[in-house]
Amino acid sequence: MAATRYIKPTESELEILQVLWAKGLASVREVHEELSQTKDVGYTTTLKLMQIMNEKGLVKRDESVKSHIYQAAVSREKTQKHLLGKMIDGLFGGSPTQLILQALGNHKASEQELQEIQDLLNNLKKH
Amino acid sequence: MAATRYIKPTESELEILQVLWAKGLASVREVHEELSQTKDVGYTTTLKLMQIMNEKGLVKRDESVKSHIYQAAVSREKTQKHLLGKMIDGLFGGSPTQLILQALGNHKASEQELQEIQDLLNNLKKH
DNA sequence: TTTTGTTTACGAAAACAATCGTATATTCGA
DNA sequence: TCGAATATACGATTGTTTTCGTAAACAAAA
Repeated sequence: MAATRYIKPTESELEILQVLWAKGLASVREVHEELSQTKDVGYTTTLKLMQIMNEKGLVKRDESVKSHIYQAAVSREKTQKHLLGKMIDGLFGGSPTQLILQALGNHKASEQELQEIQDLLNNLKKH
Repeated sequence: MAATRYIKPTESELEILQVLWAKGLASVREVHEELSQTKDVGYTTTLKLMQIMNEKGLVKRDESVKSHIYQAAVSREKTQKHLLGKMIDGLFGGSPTQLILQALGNHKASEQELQEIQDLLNNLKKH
């Protein structure tokens, strides 16, 4: 049984996944409303994209109701992991540390966030 | 005076930039040799790509010598910063911490690397 | 039931990315 | 000098992503 191979979402597909990850379930209309906030794009464009994503297996939909209800079929975590790995290899010479240093250096983090990172760090150091 | 707007390198262009960042100066031939290690692609493809990158301003070249010598015209750091920011916004809900936790969690880091991260963390905490 | 609005399906154009073939120029030995 | 090897330029093809127009199906209101 072949493991369903990873499908890399395109940039537009990622935007749609974002919305679905946040909402859980959503119609094309809802997703489109959300995207319209930040992007100027037609309704049928969003629809078509979501149909394609359905074919690719990036989303699932419930067709039993009129006005199909969509949800993400790939998890946020898996997707993050894949794309992060790709970026580490492609842009940070394979060194996650470089990426972390860059991310830490360029963005302000709150006390609490720093603590979270510290906790994880302590945990890793125990070995 | 308009700030020269950021141009996002495509995936293939990024591969070429990687080589140029590592080598500093290089001819098409040299870049192509390097790419051939991991990728099956024709010489003229690499050439064409580098010509396009020159037009876009991603690389510069010295045409005074035959066998033009190229170098990156965008810095590794700036590029990392841009693409990292894009990924944080697009995939980690705007939270660099989430990205860091994910990166730390998924990849093994050496003692020394952990220490580097710790150092930076200490530094940030001082404020 | 007709009209009006909303939905899905679908084809095709437009935009972008990647690839390569071929022509032409240049360099360097034989 | 001539030919082989190597360079650049450039058009054209191919593939992928994004976009949208239009038609058909459906639902709800008039």
